[in-house]
Amino acid sequence: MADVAAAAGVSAMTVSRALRRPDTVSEEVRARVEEASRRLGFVPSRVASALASARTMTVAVLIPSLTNAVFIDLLAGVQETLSPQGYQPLVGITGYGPEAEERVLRTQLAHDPDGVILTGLDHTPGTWDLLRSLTIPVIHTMDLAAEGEHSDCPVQTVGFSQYDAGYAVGAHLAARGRRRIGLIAGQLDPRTRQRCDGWRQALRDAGRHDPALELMVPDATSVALGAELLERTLAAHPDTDALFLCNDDLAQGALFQCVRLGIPVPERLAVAGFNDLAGAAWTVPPLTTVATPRRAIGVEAARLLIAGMADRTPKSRENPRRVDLGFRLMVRETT
Amino acid sequence: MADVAAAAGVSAMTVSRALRRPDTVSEEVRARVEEASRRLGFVPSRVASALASARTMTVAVLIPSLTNAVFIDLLAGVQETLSPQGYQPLVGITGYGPEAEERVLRTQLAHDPDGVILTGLDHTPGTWDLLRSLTIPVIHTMDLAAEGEHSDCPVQTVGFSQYDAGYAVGAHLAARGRRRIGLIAGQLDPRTRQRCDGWRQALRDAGRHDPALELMVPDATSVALGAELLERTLAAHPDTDALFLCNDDLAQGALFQCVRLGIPVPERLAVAGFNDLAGAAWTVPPLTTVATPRRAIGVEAARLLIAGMADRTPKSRENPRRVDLGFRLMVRETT
DNA sequence: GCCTCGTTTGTTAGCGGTAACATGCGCTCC
DNA sequence: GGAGCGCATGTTACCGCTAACAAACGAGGC
Repeated sequence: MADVAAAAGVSAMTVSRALRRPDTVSEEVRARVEEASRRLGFVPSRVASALASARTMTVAVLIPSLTNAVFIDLLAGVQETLSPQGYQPLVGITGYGPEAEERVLRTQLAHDPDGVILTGLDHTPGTWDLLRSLTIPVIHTMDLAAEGEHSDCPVQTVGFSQYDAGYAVGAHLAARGRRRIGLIAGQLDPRTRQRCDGWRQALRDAGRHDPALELMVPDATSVALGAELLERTLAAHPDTDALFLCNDDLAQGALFQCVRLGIPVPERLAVAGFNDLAGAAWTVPPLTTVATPRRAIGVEAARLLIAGMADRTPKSRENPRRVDLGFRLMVRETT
Repeated sequence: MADVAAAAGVSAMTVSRALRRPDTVSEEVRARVEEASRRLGFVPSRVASALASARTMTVAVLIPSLTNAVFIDLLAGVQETLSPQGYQPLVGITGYGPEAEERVLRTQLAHDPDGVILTGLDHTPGTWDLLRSLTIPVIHTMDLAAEGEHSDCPVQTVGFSQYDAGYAVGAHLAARGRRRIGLIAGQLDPRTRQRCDGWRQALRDAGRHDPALELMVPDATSVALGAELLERTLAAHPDTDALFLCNDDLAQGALFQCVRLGIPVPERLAVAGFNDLAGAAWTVPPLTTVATPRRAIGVEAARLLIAGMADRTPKSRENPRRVDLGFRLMVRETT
């Protein structure tokens, strides 16, 4: 920067100003500095800038996994919103564990991010303490804070009601006249559980809930697992005539397995998934599922964060927002 | 740090040493510093550390897209290898464009990463200039540098031969006795083109190449596109009896469409994909495809990078490595 | 003509660590 | 008994930039 300053015949401070806030210097100086800067190939060090200005222009983004398309879409929304504003996402992977999340968050915080985006609301007490002590904005995604919940620590959430979405699927299957409606769930994180809770309540409201038809396993979900659990369910309860699989991977696996076993879908068995992943509309038959606004959640979370990072007075803390982006039941041919 | 130093009765420098390289201080001092550090909740600022030591402990990772599972797997491999070593990946998205890549690389470099991982070898001259001027290690992935290529700028590559992989598919289809073998490709990045080149050569070697059966479109690939392009191909050339789709998304779409149209696979039409994505083994019938070591490439690239970042003498520059991790043709039932 | 004010540029003093060198101390060894 | 050495710790001077304040200058008001 000193070299550029000398070349442009100004002080280092003026170079800094000319490049960061061109409107604060005279047009002539700005031009000279830009020319010199370009000629010398000057790239200001963000590290030094961060140390001096206490703004790193980075944002910690914690997601459970890279192999689940849901969080990738979330990340993509965050990324595409932050990047144009000059913010660099710092991606951290928590592996669905609150303890790991706390560890990852701590290492991320050492990088002094200007904001934090988290997945879900299921944090350790240590994480809550940490968040409470932060002076930077924090957004929780993919879920909504219940009214009054976390009153000790105001939270901003951007997401949708997993419970309501699960309820919608249950109600839909019941409305289709199905009587033996089963559930298959894996990867039992809090959001999956809420979906199952919603589904269960819908069936209770319809007077058709049978706990025996619930198959919940802790394993990571996959197409293969969906195929396997379908077989287990049908072996144990051959009269099952509808199934909610808590995500599309499982649903696709189940669907493939139905084709293999010669089980007509939806005639003999209705199948519903969750998330509306890329291929869901193209399976044979096309899969009924719930479209979730994952990318939009990422975009909105990043927007709110940018707003919060812009004004240094953290008023957002007193005025926690709760942005419900909803969901859509995509009724296709499997039900 | 000054507070911790005072609390532990030592100098700031000793605190720094006690926390970063515990073996360089006495056992007793180390214990005192750790206790004080924990009690005060001290988290060393990586930003300040970076400025003083000229090591940011970050790595720029540039991939074309977040919505293609191939690069997510690559990223996952990189992430899981870098994280335990204390390195933080800085993810940049290039959107498959060399110009965008150069822009993204420039902004990433402002963060002073200690290393760079790039996708492919298709860079702008400006990017090559930039890379040549860097003193940090750089790894190119997903492709292999040809012998003698880029002799002006030694490159380290970790990947596999896209050409050979394409050749293997072509040879396989020919060996199955197919005579009218078509090609469907989208997202025409250099790696896709190489696969197509390999496939084409295989068919020429078998004496069965017909350029009319090649359908190459620039659009981003998707399941929907695969279905659409299958119809177009069959409409134009109803006698097609085998198809290579340049990735699994397209192949799955084509496969679904075959089921819909009542075209028996593989009896009437053989279908081969590329990448062996998660669901490929579970489609009906299971998809023949090429398993590519994407995650392993990420892991190996990160390993090489860590080695290069560890010794400050950039000897690796003189001794460029070319790590071929190969591929596997997964022959399943669609061929 | 002098004072005030706004605009542009410069000066100073850090931001929070760490590299490099200096110091002090206990030991071994001749 | 003193030179010489190795280890543990301290001191100094930055790393490259920017906040905050100071200064210089021209324009307008009375």
